[in-house]
Amino acid sequence: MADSSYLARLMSDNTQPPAEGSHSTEEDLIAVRREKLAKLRELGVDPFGAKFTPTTTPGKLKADFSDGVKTTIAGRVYAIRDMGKSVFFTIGDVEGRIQGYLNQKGISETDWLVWKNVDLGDWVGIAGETFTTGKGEPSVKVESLTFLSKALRPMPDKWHGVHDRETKYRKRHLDLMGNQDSADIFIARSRMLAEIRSFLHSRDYLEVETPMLQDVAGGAAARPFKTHHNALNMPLTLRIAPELYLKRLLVGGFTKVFELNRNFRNEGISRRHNPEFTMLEAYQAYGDFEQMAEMVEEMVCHLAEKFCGTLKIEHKDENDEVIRTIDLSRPWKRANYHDLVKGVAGDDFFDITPEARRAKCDELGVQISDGMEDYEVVQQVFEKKVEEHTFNPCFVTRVPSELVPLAKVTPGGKTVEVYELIINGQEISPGYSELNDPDVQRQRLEHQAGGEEEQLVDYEFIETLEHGMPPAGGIGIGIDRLVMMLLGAPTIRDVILFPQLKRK
RNA sequence: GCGCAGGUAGCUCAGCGGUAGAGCAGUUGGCUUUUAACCAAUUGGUCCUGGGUUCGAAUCCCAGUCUGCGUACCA
Repeated sequence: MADSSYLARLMSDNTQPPAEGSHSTEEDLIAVRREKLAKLRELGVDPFGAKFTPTTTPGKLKADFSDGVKTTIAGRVYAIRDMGKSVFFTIGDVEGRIQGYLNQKGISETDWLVWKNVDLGDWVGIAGETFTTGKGEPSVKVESLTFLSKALRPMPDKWHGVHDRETKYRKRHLDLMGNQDSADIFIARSRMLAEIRSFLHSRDYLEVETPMLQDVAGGAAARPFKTHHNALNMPLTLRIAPELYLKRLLVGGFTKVFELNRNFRNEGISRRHNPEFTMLEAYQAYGDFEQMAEMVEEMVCHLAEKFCGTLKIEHKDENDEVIRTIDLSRPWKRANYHDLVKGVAGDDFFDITPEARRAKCDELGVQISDGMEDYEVVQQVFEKKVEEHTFNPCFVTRVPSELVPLAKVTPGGKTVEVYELIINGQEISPGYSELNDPDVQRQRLEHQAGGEEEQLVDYEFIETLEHGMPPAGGIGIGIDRLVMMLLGAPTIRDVILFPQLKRK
C-alpha cells in the first residue's frame, strides 16, 4: 500500500507537462501504455492481476437491470467519456456491455489514481451500486476498482472496429473486441451447436468420437491431408469423413450415434470451402433416408425458430438491404433429380445421345471438361443450373447411383435411396438409406477406386460389414453452411473463427 | 491456375503526376449525468515490396506479395 506522501507525489506527477516524445506511432502508443503499467506497479497494483469474483456479468446486469442494487462485475473498458471529476465508461465483454460511472469523491484516492492509468482495452473489476442516469442509461456507480489486466496495444477504432477482411481473419481477437456483430455470430454458432446436440440427445442419440487420424481416408470423395506418425513410422491421413467408423459402431451394436466435429479436405478454398470444416453425421439403425429427411427438416426449423425467431430468413447485403429471403416453412419441397435437370435442360435431355447432351451443355453455358463421364455431365448441369439457383429448401431424390456409392440402390437399379438437401444455393445435407450389403459395397468401392487416382478401398470396413450392419438411415449436415444460411453470412470465413489463410 | 478489385497514421478512410490529409485512438489543458460526450491545442507516415517512366510518383508502367470477389480444379 502506498502512503499518503507517496500518493501526493504521484498525483503531482500527473500534473507535469507532457512527457517528451509522446507521439502516436504504434511504438509510442505502446510506450505510453507501458508507462502507465509502471505507474500501476508504483501504486502497488499488479497490472496483470489475479482471480476476481464478480457477482454477475455486464450483459446479465444490463438485461435484468434495476436501480439500487449492489453489484460486482468485470470486463474490458471499451470507451471512456471523461468529464474531469467524473467519468463515464463502457465495460463489458462479447456477451454484453454496461456503463460505469465514477466520481473522484466516490472512490478512494488510490482507486482514482489507478483509474488515471486505465486505457481503452484494459480489463478491470468494479464494485458499486446500480443507478440510471438522467438520459436513462443503466449504470454502475463505482465504489471500488480492481485492476485486472493491462492492454499494451491499442484497441481498434471504437466506432468502426476492424473492417479490413484480412485483419478480421488473421487477428480475430481484434475483430471480436471491435465488432459486436462479428462476436454475435460466434456466440450464435456456439449456441446452435449446443442446441443440435441437445436435439439429438433428446432423441436418444449418443455422441461419439471416431479417429481423425486415419490409415485410409474414406467415407467421401476428396483428397486428404497426409501426415506421418513417428513412433509407428507410418503415413496417416486426416479424415475426410467419419462415416465408415460410425458404421462400424452400428455393426458393433450402437443404434443411434452422431459425431459433430471437424473434417479435413485438401481442396480449394473459397467462399464456401475451408480446408477444415465442421460436419454433423448421424446414423439411426432400422431407419431410412426419408426418416432422416424428416429429422433434418425438424432440426433446421427448430434452430431457425429458436435463433432467428422466424422461418423466413432474410439475407442482407452490406448496406443492410434485404437481398434474399429463405423460406423454411414446412413441408419442404421434394423433387427428383431427373425432373429438376429436365426442368432446365429440356424434357428430352435424357433421351438424346451423350454427345447431344454435351452440346446442350454448351447451349446452356455449362462448362464441361473432356474427361467427364456422362453422369458427371448431368451433374454439372444439376449443380450450375439447379443447385445454385435453389434457395428455399428442396430435398432432391432419386439421385444417380454413381454419385453415391455408400447408399442403397433403389429396387429399380439406376438411382439410390438418397436425398440431397439444397438450401441457399448449396448442398447443406445429404441423407441416405445406408448400404449394408458387403458384397455390393465392395463392388462399388472398387469400381470407384478404379477411376480415381488417390481413392483407396477400406477393406477392413468391408470386412466389418460382413459381420452385419443393421439397415440404417444416415445424414450429414455441413454445419458451417447451415450457420451461414441461418445467420445470413455471405462467406464461410465469417462463421469460422480462424479460417485458413496463406502464410504472410 | 486465370481474371478483376484492393493494400496510405494504431484503427476507419480520403487523396490518384506538383509540400502526405481527415475522423477516431494517443498526448496536454478545461469540464461532476455523459454516451460516436464536448471544447481547445498537439503528436504521429518505408503511402505493401522491388524495379522502371518522369524535372518530379502514394498517384503512371512492369514484376512480386498478401487479401477479397469471380472463374477453373475438386464423385
